[in-house]
Amino acid sequence: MSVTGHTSADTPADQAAKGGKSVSIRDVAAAAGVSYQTVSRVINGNASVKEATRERVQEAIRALGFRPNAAARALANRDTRSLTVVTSNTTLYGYAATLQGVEEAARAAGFTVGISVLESEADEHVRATVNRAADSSSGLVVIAYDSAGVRALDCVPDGHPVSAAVEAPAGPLSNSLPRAWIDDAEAAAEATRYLLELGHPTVHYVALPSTTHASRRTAGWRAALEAAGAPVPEPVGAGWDAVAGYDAGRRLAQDPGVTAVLCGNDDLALGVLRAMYEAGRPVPGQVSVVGFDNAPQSAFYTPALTTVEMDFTDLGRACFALLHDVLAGTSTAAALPPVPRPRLVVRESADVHHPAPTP
Amino acid sequence: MSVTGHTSADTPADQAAKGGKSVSIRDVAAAAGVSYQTVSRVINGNASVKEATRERVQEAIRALGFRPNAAARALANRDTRSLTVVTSNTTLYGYAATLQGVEEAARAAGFTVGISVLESEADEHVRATVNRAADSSSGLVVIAYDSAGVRALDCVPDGHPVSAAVEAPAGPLSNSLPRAWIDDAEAAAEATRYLLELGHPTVHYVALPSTTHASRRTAGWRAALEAAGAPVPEPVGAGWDAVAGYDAGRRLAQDPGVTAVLCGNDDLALGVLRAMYEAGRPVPGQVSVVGFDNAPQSAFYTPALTTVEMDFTDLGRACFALLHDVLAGTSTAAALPPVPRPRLVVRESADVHHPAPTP
DNA sequence: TCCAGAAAAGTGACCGGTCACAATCCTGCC
DNA sequence: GGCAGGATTGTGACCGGTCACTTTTCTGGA
Repeated sequence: MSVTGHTSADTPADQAAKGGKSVSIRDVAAAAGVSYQTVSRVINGNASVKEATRERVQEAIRALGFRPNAAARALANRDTRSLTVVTSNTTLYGYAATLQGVEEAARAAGFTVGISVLESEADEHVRATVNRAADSSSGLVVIAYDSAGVRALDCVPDGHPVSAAVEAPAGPLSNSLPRAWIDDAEAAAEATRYLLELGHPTVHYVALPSTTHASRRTAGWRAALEAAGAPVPEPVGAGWDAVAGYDAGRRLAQDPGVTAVLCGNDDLALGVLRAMYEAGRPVPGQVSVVGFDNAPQSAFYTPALTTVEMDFTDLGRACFALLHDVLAGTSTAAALPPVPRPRLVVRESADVHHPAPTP
Repeated sequence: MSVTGHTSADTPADQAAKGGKSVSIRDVAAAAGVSYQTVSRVINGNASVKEATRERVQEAIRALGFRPNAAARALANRDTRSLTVVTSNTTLYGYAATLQGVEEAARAAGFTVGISVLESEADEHVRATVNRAADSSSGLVVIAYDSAGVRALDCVPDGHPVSAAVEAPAGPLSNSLPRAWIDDAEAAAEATRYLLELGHPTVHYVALPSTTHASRRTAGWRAALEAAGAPVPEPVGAGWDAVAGYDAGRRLAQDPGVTAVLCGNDDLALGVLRAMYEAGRPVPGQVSVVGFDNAPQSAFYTPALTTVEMDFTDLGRACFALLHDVLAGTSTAAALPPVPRPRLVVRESADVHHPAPTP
């Protein structure tokens, strides 16, 4: 890794640019021969200003390189038009996509977006992070797919504007903050039924660390199994990434009764795929695997992953809309945005059940 | 996707919390029976305040639930202690990891970090995005791996504090802004030599859309080939994701002379892997593939991907350090941070060359 | 030509902190 | 007891915008 910096020759210029007094509306006003209030009117484009005056002011603005000071504006307005997203690991697909959605919607609405990542779920750390985030923006969007996020939600100062992306509607949330989630129970059930219809006696589940003990996904899987009268195996607890999936997969691979596996996300599924491969249990020949999320890579795995498509980006947009409502004071439970249901996308990793060869 | 909001019963409380005047240091001062300046001293912990007084003030702060107003502070200080990261698609591993690094370092230094994503490289859009980012924070970190980013770098208002993560030191950057990059030329060369030593007559290259026409990666690959006296095939232009890799891979698969492929990143490599698989050209049996970046998933592909490990997080940290120096006015080219060189991690996707069976 | 009323432009105060400097309170020592 | 000098604390102005309200300038109709 390499680095270049300014040459020392640049420094004076920098100093000038930094230390040199920045131009304010008063400076512009003087240059244009009007009052500062008129300049304010021009840059906000709202009040009535004579065309000739407006042009004169705009000319001055251009000449002086004036840029309105956001802090001053925020102070006077008592509003920053900014939000910060509180999240853990943005390197995971679901998180990154949600963030992307929030950012997109926020930017469109003229909001500035900050990001604040939770590095652990240690109480003090979470509290400090949330407090700083709350102070530096007018609203919070918490991505609470994991327990660090849920804890963060609990730390939000009372009454502070916030919305959250959560795993499931019911949960350990002490308060009834506005929140959005993707109802994937039905999709999980659909995936499970799909596997069952392929002839598998039952479907094993590699679960994400749940924040709720009542994950919609898990519930859908269980319900489908029960409805079909199939045995309900204990879900295999795992983490978030391929490493965790691999570990779970190795355990599952040892049980010859395992022929179908539903995974909490695509990374987990990738790990399972690999573990099965190493254990000499071909997918989908001997074991079928279905993922969750439809990450961009999963169509290219070998076998291509059958998975459930989730629109995290849209979820992010919804979270912004929710926060925006709170900020505007128009927050109501009544206004439900469109509900894009997740759907199963069938590829190669799941196939009809082939009874294990009896040796 | 589902959404809940506040019940209407909550609304009054909200209004109160929002409309109700927020407590200022003057309020705290009155409650504690001291002057506002003393309160300021207490919350900044710097000046000399008698212990008894400090406690009285802190008690008042707690009682009133005082939280310092960031905007006011920024206005008075002429400094926000905030930066915003300008980047495109944060869903890609390299970008997300870099962002994570910047955020981590920034948070540690008490900086607030914003994010602003470039949705296209349309000039007007880029300019608007950069300007807004520049106005809302005291410094910019531009991730300029792609042309949208490079363009953004060119739009940064003159003299505005900025640092950048770039693809290569030399480039179309018109100005000499402080920037950091991972010197992967040697790593690319190492990977190429590795493939050559495996007996492959040459190594094909699936390139990232380069911002510079002089990507270090490409240069390293070419140099290694030339040094070995191997033919230098035309790099296959591609995009950033697995889809692009897949397209490139299909073209490559048709040429029986292709036995070794180096890819600009792991997603590209995944696409190539898949294309080769579909074309009936087993990897690594018939074709060897090496990726770049060592994304967390690549160890779990089948075959596990041999790739070059890049420490993007550290690069992000370096970018922050650079910006921090600029902000502090201590920016010099002299201060080079430690240089963690990328290294080749050998897994399964590359193997000794097996001459094509002569049919 | 004059005046009402709308349009345009200006004034003062304030948002919630910080700085520079002044004022007051101690303490030890002559 | 009085005083120098450091430790504490208070005062006024200001950062760069915005709001509410006042003043000045236009406009058209009587």
